[in-house]
Amino acid sequence: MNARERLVTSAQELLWERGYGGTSPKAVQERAGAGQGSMYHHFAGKADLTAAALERTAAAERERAESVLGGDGPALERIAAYLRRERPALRGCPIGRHAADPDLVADPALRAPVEQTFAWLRDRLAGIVAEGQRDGELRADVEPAAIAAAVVAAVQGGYVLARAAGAQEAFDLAVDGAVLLVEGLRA
Amino acid sequence: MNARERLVTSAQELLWERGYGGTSPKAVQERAGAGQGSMYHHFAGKADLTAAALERTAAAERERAESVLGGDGPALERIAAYLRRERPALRGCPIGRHAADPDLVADPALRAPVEQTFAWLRDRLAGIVAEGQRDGELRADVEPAAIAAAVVAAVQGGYVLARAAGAQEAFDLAVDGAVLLVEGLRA
DNA sequence: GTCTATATACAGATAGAC
DNA sequence: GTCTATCTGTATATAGAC
Repeated sequence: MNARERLVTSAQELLWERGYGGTSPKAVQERAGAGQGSMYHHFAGKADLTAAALERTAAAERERAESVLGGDGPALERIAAYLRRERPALRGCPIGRHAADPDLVADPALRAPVEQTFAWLRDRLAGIVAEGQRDGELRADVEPAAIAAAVVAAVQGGYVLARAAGAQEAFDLAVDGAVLLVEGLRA
Repeated sequence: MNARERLVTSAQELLWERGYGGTSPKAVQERAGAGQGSMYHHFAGKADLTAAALERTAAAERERAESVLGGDGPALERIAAYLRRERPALRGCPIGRHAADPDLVADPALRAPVEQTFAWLRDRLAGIVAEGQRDGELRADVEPAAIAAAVVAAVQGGYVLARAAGAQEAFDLAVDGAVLLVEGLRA
């Protein structure tokens, strides 16, 4: 792997662990085994490198979600599978964690991958809910977009609860609750 | 208000806006109109001041939650009132936002107020669900602790979605979805 | 493409005068 | 209790040699 690739990969790891504000160019360089000059040759600066790393992480997350949402089973089963996907909650969400950083959120180029990931995910889930309604599997009197947002929020909030509690169990419990609630949508 | 109080208040504001890692002692001092010497006279350092500020914010948040949860109406109504309480979502949750900070979470004295706020909230909501089950208002076949965790998570995740989207509406939609889902618990 | 040297600013604190 | 001075380390670059 060349220096540029190693820099992006290292940035992805550090951004997940420490966030944007907590990740210094120097730390990225050290983990990548690249010098200052190398980094500033390949990227205009910290924000530019971060944008590249975030875009890659966002693409990977969409792919992981699609692998669980893309089946052809009943809607409820696919939504539950999304909720129950294994997640190391104490590490936080590699995308969602960045919503807390004011500098990242203030920079359109850095917020874009985060925004788009959730936009895609909410839309994807809303489509599955609507499908379940058309098939007569789910109650037709609820707004798919609202259910989708609540499901994604339950997962993101589960990360918050787990890190606050210092325990994976808090995440698992929130997901259990979300699954119970979503099952109440059965027609 | 004396210097000590002004320092705590300023720290509360900055911690909400910028988080722990993003808040410098100097910035707190400037907002408080206090000098370095004053701050280090009243507090051992940044972590100590932060602990005092977080405890005060946590107490205020519990009080705000209790004012909406403490009624004597039906369980569903109180839970919906908690979900629907007005929140400036783009500012983030003054307590929950700190779950994303690795340094804060790693320091037991700093994590404690965050952990305890959510522990209290989850317990309070679980009690309300259990009450609704005893009264025959809610389905008895769901675990109250799981429902409570999912409700709190929906709110915390709503903040994430709103900040990611740069729009309050994302929060409101997640809350709408959560209310719809919780209404499915009616016996 | 990568290296080393250099630069400005800020973080987070300590010391001692008043 | 508060002030000013001072200190060490880090963040985030730029400059120019190789």
